[in-house]
Amino acid sequence: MYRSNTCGELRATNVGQTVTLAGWVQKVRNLGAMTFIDLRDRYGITQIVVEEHSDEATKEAASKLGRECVVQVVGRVIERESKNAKMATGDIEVVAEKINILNQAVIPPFTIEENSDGGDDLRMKYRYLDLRRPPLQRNMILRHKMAQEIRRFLDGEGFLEIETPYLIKSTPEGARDFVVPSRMNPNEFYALPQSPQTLKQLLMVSGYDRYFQIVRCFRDEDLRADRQPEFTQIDCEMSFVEQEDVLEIFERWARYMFKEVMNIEFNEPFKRMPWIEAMEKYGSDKPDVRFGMEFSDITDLAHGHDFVVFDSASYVVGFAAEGCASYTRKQIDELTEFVKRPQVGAKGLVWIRVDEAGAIKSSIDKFFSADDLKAIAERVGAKCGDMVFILCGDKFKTLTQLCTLRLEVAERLGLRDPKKFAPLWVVDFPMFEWDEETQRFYAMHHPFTSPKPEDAHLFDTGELGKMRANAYDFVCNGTEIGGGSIRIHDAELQAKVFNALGFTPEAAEEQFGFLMNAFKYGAPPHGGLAFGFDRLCSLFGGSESIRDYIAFPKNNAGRDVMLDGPSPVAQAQLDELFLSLVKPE
RNA sequence: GGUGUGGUAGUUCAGCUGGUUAGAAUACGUGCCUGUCACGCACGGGGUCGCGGGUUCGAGUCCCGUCCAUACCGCCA
Repeated sequence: MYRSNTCGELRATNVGQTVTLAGWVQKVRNLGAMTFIDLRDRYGITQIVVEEHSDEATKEAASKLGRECVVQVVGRVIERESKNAKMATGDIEVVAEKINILNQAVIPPFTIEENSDGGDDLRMKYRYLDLRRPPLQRNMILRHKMAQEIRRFLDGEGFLEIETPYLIKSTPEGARDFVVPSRMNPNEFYALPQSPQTLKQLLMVSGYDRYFQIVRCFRDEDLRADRQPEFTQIDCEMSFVEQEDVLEIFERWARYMFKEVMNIEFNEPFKRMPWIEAMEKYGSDKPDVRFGMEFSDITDLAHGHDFVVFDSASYVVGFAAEGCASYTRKQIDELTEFVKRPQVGAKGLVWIRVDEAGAIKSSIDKFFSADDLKAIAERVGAKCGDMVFILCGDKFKTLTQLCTLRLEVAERLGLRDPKKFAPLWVVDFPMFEWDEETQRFYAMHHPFTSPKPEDAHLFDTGELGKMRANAYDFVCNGTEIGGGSIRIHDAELQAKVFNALGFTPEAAEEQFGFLMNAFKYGAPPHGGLAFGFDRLCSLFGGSESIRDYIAFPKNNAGRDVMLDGPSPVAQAQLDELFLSLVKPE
């Protein structure tokens, strides 16, 4: 038996017991005649004490201990002379009677403590050491608990967890696929799934009317703090449902998760917001509604004042930054520079200050009378003490730019509180999105998404840009956590969508024939959604980066710096796969 | 593919307008210390200043290139 107890569980009630502990040496404090050892495992830290009258073998062993060596300690639990209220085990310590060094350790490259002194790169390279640290362990535990609760809830609702394959077929729509060469089928490739979308729809055809899977998905695109090339989805699909059924059950699920994991309850139903409203009020399809500062269209008030910047813009929009009237010239200049950065792309920033007394001052005083400015301030809902910020230009570009500014202002005002949660359903997404570069429509969600029946006539008029879909996103605190749609189960409608997307019937058959064919054998009406599990973890855990919730994540360049992958393979492996390499440019 | 930021001791960082032998903290090593828990005290070892080139009497510092990391834009049906 290596241990009788963990390093986190001994309390005053255990005083007098002889115990065996095993763990890693976090720190040794040698005071001369006596030595204190902090022994750590994933349950906590227990202080071991070696006293002057301890036997020589024990003292000898204690003198050899370095950080992170693995030891087993036999000893008696005693009450501490000086207690440590900061430690869970701070009332007791273990007087060592025997110290057995199970494994020595070289000096770690960074300290394995609550707050490490190591940088990101180094901690990634030694991820197995970083994972010893309590913050990472808490994250892994949170992820585990969430996975258990997801299964508990969905199981309770009659969902079946069914695994789908990882080696599937590549489809060019959407994100880039990771491809895997097939040895037994020379010159052919599997693709790793970007999501099990088509497979779960086939399961609906098979009659498994409530399916879910906590499943790894793969996309060969550039990374971000909240994007990894492999990531985990909570993938769900249901048959004989309408949008309302899906939203109802998964709103209940979300409430369950918030309650069980975070002990947070929401009294009101989650807000529902049509996509166009989200865009016009917040400039984003994933608005952060923890705070207000909603946008107002002031195009009509802005035009006709000989201010050429406004007059030449098709859209003028602003919002009232709460309590920002006291902003100095310097602060305004900073925000102006902020929106002018290439990542944001605005040409400039117009402001109207409404001071505490209600007096108005603006960067466009030359062109607008006090009454004109007051009308704008009123339109955007500015109160005394607020600052109105205005951008103009192409409608959706400008809204997106103003969204970035709104979030920046909120950040500065401390309104993006990670302890506060504002869940939201964004509904009525557009069906299609026009792409200037390729001069064609793309499916905003995916090509199996059904249009709203009342918009279906737009296929005939050709106004595809106006068509809305039975698609919905679950958004919380400005992050898209999940999304889904009611799918098409009718071959004729599906053909219309493929046609709208520029697929010839032959191309549609080639890529999605297996699905279309299956649908001929009795496809039930169905729909579903998928949540980003990593993002949900980081939302609950209060971190910006999903990497903190993935045991072995990839770095910014998609590399595993711990394993040093990807890497070249042996010529023999290439030969077996009938592959030859060309030098990259 | 693009923009910003960063790269100096094992680690986290400082190093000004270019100017002696490149510093601090921490970690590490040795010694002392009976109540520490960020233990303390003393001493010590530790550097290809990412890499390559240039300007200069002289470069950690300025310039060019490059590599790496990171945040974002493009991209992510």
